[in-house]
Amino acid sequence: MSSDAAQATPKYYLLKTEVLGLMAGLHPGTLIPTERALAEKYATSRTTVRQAISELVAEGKLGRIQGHGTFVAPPKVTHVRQLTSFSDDARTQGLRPDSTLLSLNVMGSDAEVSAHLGVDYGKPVTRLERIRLIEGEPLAHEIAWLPGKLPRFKSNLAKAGSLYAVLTEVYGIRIADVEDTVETALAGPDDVRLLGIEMGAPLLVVHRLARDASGAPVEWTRSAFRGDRFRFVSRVKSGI
Amino acid sequence: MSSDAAQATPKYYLLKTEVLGLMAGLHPGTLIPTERALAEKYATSRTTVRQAISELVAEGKLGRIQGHGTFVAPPKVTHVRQLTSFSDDARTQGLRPDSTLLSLNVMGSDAEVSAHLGVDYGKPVTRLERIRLIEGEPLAHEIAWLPGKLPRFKSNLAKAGSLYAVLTEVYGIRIADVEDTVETALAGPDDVRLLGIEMGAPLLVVHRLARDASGAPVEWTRSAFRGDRFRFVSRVKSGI
DNA sequence: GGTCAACATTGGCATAGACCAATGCCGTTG
DNA sequence: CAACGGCATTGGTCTATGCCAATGTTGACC
Repeated sequence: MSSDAAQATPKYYLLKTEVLGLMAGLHPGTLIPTERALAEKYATSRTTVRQAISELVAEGKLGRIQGHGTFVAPPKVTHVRQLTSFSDDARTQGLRPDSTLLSLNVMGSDAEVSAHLGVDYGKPVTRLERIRLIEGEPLAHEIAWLPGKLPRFKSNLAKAGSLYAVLTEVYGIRIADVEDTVETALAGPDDVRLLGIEMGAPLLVVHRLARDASGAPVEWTRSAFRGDRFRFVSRVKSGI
Repeated sequence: MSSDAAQATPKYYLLKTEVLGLMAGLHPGTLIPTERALAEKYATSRTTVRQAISELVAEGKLGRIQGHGTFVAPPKVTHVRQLTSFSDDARTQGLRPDSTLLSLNVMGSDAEVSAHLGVDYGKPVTRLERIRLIEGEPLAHEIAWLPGKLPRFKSNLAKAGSLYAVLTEVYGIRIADVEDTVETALAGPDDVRLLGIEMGAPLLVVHRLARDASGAPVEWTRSAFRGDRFRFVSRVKSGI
């Protein structure tokens, strides 16, 4: 109420957060309050409530049935599939890829990063945040976490450009195993700011965990690609 | 209750089609009429116009700038990437995959299919339309086109289950090269009906072109996966 | 006991209008 | 001429409200 920044975020987005709070701990299938009830509770209109709920439905967090109600959605199914790299092969199409460094620092790992990198909670990890561009247009927001601290990482990265090139050539870290997760999400305020898209735009969110030959995690990355401008094309030679 | 299907399509969806018509032939960047103008022209409210336009924006067909206007968006960028198969590896996770046959017939190829399969326009192609399910839940709508006509295809497919298994084991067609395109889209009436999702829900749309060792197209497929329930996970062992 | 019609409830669609925020134009002003 | 300030235009958010469509329950009726 007091902060002016609150005015920056639309009401329906704040309401989204409120509803997410309501959902915490509820089992899938549990009905949440009706749209009319939420409108009254949060002193807003049903239209605004519907805008908030619609996005949560689009994200797969809620479901709704006309005449019945709105309920907590079951968790996503996971589909396994083989694929390989993610590096800058835009060049093979004659496109000009680039990246902007937003931040690069060493920090204490949070719970999520710890879990993925197999690092103790609070121990140092390197955090690399970049914007990926193609033909000068921002197409993806990427945050990579690496275990520990790499000496002279910033200058080495600036020289080589490619993260994988630096890891291999300078630090002798070879990636032997990669696991990608691809799913859709909707753009929030950060994505809007960094990618120049609009609230609620669909995103392709890719989480990548890379390991070395010993199976030790080397990198964990979260990439958000603009769904409206992006298209993956992949080729492979082999059976089935 | 046979068919009053007339007013089944909502007004904002019809308006979407209208606006798409307006856009035809316009260069990227060209401004379309303002929301207020469209509301008047089509005798509707600005709210309805905004719902239609918002979906077109989410699909990447339009862009808009506050204080300036709404314009035709530039075409999507394409990113090349390597990956492999798409077949039923859900089992590796202990999930139960299944598919429902919606239709299977031989028809004259349309322009789009001709282009991809390298078949003359109007020549016979086999069209296979299925719903993919995991754990009994519909997750994807898939239409596959194969060049020509395959004898006893229906019964062979029923026996084997897997399309690739039939092609290989019965017809001796081996797939040597595959090209996938992944992008986001929003659910339209067909997707809503077949997948039980709601209008405007985000989808992962995959187009696949498979070739044999000689480079001849063997299969062209369009798959629409529910973005709210689906997640790809891929593993691979190898460099970068 | 089973059937069916009526009704209340809930989400789905649409209207009309208000005010805010960003943009761009234009005229005034220094 | 350049810089600034107003102002109209356009999209962004929100309100208040109405009716439709699907669902589920209740209760009369056979």
